[in-house]
Amino acid sequence: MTRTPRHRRRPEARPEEILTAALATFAEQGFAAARVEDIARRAGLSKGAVYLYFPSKEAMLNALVEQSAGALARTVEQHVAQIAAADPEAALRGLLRILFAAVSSPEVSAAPRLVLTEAHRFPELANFYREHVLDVMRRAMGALLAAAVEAGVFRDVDTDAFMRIIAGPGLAQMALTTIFDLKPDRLTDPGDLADAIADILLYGLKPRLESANT
Amino acid sequence: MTRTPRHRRRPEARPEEILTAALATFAEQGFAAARVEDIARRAGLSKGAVYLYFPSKEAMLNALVEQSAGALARTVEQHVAQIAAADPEAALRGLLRILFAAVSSPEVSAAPRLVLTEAHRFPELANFYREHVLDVMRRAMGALLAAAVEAGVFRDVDTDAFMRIIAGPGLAQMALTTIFDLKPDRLTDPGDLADAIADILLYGLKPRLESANT
Amino acid sequence: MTRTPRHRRRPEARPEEILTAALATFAEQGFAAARVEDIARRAGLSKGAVYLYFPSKEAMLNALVEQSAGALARTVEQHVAQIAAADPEAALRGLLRILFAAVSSPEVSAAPRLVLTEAHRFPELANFYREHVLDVMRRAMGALLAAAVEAGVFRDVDTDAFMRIIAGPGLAQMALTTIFDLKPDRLTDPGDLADAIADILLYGLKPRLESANT
Amino acid sequence: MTRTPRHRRRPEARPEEILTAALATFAEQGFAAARVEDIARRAGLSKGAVYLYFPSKEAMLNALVEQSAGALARTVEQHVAQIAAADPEAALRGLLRILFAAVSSPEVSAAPRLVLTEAHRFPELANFYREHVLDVMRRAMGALLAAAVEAGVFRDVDTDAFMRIIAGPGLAQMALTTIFDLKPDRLTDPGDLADAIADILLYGLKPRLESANT
DNA sequence: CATGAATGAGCTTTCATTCAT
DNA sequence: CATGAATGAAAGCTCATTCAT
Repeated sequence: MTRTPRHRRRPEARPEEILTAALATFAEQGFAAARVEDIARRAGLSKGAVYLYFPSKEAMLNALVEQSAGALARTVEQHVAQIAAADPEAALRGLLRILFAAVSSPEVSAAPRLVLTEAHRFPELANFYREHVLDVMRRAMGALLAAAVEAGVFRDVDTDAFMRIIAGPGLAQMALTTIFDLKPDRLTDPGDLADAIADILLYGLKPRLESANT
Repeated sequence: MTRTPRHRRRPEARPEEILTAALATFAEQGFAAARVEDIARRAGLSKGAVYLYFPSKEAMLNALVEQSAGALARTVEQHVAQIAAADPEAALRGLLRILFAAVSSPEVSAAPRLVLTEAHRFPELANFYREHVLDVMRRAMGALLAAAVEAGVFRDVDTDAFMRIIAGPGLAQMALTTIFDLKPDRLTDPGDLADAIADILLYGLKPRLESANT
Repeated sequence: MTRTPRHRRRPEARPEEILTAALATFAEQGFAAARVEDIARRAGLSKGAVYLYFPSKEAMLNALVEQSAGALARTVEQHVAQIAAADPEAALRGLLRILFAAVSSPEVSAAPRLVLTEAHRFPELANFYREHVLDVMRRAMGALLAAAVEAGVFRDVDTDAFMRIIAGPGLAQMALTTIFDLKPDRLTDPGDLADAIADILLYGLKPRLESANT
Repeated sequence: MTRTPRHRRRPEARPEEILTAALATFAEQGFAAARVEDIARRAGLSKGAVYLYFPSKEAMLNALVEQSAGALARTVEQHVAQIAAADPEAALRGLLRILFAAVSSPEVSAAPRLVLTEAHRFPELANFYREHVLDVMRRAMGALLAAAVEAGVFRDVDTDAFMRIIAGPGLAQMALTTIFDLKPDRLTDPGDLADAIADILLYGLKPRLESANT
């Protein structure tokens, strides 16, 4: 069952299979260097068959991103919607854990990485991603901050600074891990790393006189 | 006669001119999609002339990175060496300002962006960059943190978390600016944005009872 | 519809067709000057199609030689094995006739000529040919001479001199015919020329007192 | 003095030096694969300087052949003219020795080999060589045979067969030595090999009843 | 005379895309 | 639907030839 059978059981699933193969290939080789034949082979198809489902290599890239784009953004959105108001601090910790978990999973992070790598050359891709992912996340983070400030739990910091300081560490982790194969010394578990960062974010680097250190 | 003459008087600057053109072209098109002829024309040369100076397209990429790699890392290194011990807080603020300034200058950030984009397919490039840039920066940041902790100015946080939370926002800013053309709403000046982030980093999101900033 | 269709029905003969075209093209232009596109067109294909069957131009050269190499050598080998012992004189005459027939047929001699022309730059080709053709022929000629000497029919001459005086006239004929378009005045039939040479070889230039031939 | 000095002593000798370098390079690489720059370097000149003396690469080939062509043919011609009438047998032996000596000297045989290799693609070259070398040799050999027959020393064999059986062994020796690096087992000295072949030629392979063996 | 940087045509090879089967 | 042979437009790279110095 794990072995790709000669006659696939669900021919309707073909497009998805192709996109999965395309994502893997693009992630490995980059869009320009990826060969359609490799994608086809990985999907268990002939080169020509791919063109029955997608009119061009670029169409695969678009479909790919459109398909995988929403997932992470929606998770973040829901997470924030659920607990931001009740417990902003927990929401922030959870958000960071979600981001680090995503970033540490090659499958989940493949599509975002691809967008980061290729969007510059495909403006429509950039637009799509900005609209369907970045804006969603921005709204979610903005809502989290607003709720927290409203509740007096967070200081009233700049929204853009807030977003960058939340999303940035995950990006750094992704780059270091994926591209340079550099893993953290001690906090090898993504969750732990996310917690350590959340702690710095919440309490700051400078020691507090009162008490609180995680 | 102002028109580019057919044969220029042997400017020893040729290799640099070519690398500048190559960086611009690679940054725009990506390495795989960039055409040597485009690089040549941008450098005011014919296709073949480029090969008088570099044996292959990949050699240009390598030379490019080797040339531009050190600059930012050295700046960071010197900055930290100079004031980390005396005033860790100022050192951190300065570090963030340096990173944001670099990231906001397309020329300065072009090479690092290229590495982030292409290093995955060129392991030697990744190795070089890790050794000559990342390791330098890691050491500098590690030294900054150690000095600050030693002086009792910073809490004793995890080094990897510290590095990711320092470098990450710059990465986020770079991605948002370069790829998605998303600028901050209010803090349009990179320095201001760096300051706002430094403030969050130093004092944390949660309000302090003792004094209270912002 | 008689016009070459765009896509032929997969003839498994493609590689052979390509090699035939390659041989003709290499023979005309030399390996270095031959263009893959010319080979392709001669085989009724597009440039790219050739690369579906051979990974490079040099691979065609190798395949070509490996394919055509054995034929002549095997013919010689069998011929000698069959009649050398029984009638060495007839064997020698036959051998010369075989060589001159081969040399006089442009199709048959094309591959050997190619080897003579190109082997110097492709040591592997030279090795292959020496092993699969020259050594076979050397053994056959050596056996012929040994059998004839043993039987008292030939004088005990040096083997290397024997081989060179047997194979040489064919080479001369090939060079004169192929390169300089010089045909014999009288003995225009290769068989007759071979016979005349065999006669000199067997009976020598100096007249014999005993019987006298010619 | 053997070291190429910076300023050459006889600038009038340039063309010859270039042709020497060209011959060596063509012999090694073949005409098509030889690079003008390599020729220039070997002649101790810059690439451009070569074009002060020869208008094109092909012109070098022609000049080369025109220059070196005559030598061997003239030697043969003179040799035959001198002793063919007096002692045809000695003339034949000497002729073979001359041919084998030439063939065994890489410098002397380089030009003829080049012609054999390239003349097919340069009809003018073939014409020149046929006229200035082959025809001269043919005439010389024809004269030798005619004189010998006239004197009753040689049988009246066919001229074309005669020429091929004389010139052929040298060709064979050249091919085996130069291309396939195959040396004779016993008769490693070219003169000895020539003698052995002359012996076969003169007295034939079949033993004579009367006497005479060499 | 001599240099060597520069040109640009031309070559091998690759690969997205098409289409007869 | 699926195949895979075939196409042909590039692209990287080479090198004979030119020409400003």
